[in-house]
Amino acid sequence: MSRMNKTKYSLLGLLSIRPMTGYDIKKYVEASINYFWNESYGQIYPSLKYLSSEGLATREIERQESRPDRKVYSITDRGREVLRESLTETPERQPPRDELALKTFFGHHVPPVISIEHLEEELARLEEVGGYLEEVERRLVEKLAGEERGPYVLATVRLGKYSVEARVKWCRETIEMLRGLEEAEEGERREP
Amino acid sequence: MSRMNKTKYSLLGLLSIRPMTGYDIKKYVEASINYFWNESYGQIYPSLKYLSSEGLATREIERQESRPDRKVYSITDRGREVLRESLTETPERQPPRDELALKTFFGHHVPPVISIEHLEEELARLEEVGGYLEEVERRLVEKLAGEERGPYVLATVRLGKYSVEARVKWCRETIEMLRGLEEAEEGERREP
DNA sequence: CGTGTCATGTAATCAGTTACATGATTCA
DNA sequence: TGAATCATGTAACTGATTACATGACACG
Repeated sequence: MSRMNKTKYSLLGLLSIRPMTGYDIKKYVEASINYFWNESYGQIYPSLKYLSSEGLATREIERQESRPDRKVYSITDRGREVLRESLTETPERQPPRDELALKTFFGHHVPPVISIEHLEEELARLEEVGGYLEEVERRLVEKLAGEERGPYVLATVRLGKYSVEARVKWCRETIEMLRGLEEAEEGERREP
Repeated sequence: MSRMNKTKYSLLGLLSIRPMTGYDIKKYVEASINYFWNESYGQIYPSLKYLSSEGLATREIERQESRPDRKVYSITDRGREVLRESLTETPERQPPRDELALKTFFGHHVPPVISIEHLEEELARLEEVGGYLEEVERRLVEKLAGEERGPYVLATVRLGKYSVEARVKWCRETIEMLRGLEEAEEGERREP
């Protein structure tokens, strides 16, 4: 297993918060950083195995009856070192692939109402993300008061908020614009 | 070749603008929609072959001396139909993987200056994108006046602008914040 | 004389998701 | 009784990038 680019570092980061099992990690990601990061089990479990084989994490097995043993991974000093190194390297951009934008770009091939529907679905999704962000923030402000990771974590929450705001603004505005087009088209149909 | 999900539809969309070769498509993407979409040759050429084999595009070969023949693809009526169908389907989100956000999130493991550097590089990149967006807009406003695709294309440009603005704001603000942390740390070192 | 543009394509590799396999326990 | 939670993991697949192969011509 020599693959694994970003996952490796993200897992080291997550284990730097506290020792976790693969299952814990997945939950943590979903509860806290899902608005800018994601990991799947198919990625997590092999990567954890790799980390412990390389001495970047240790594994402790907690016996359990009637359910699989918990395999708790902890970051090692060497792991922390590798994490710091990786944090120093310039982050790479993932190549953009925004399907909503693409479908909007080619929206003139279908009636405006189609694009409006996509935008309204996006708006609903963004509201959810907004709520999730609020919750994350509330939970973390208390928890991180005084901790040195506090400002960093709250910064990313702000990034989430700004991104959501920008997109919400765009969706609203574009829906407006498309409604205008729709009316114009109807007008043409009535009196051509 | 049965793979190809989004690429297929994006190519149909691009061919709906005008007949193009694989090379043209790549250039077009880079010049016009690169801020929200990308395609690589390794994806384009096999996909074009697939589209013509399925009757969604036709291919005409333009003989050329001293360089490979141009293979110009045009969308067919069936292709337009498939495109319209695909535009009707709800767009999917690509799972988020924002490395800059991740490195900011774990930034407390390294001196603030490291995160500041990442943010400043991002700021430089965003400025470039901003300039590119301006240029795209200027070029398109003239070209699309009166065309029905005009409003749709300009809408996506606006999305680009808003996204860039939001991120710029965040970068600036976060750099500020980190400079504050830096000073505080220096202060502690002087008088502990 | 070297870099960029035009122009095609394939093979190797990779990062990552999804589906599958297993199974007890708790809660509505 | 059926869904959700806890808990591990692998195999198959897929979407996509990158490197490689080829080569003439124009421009500075």
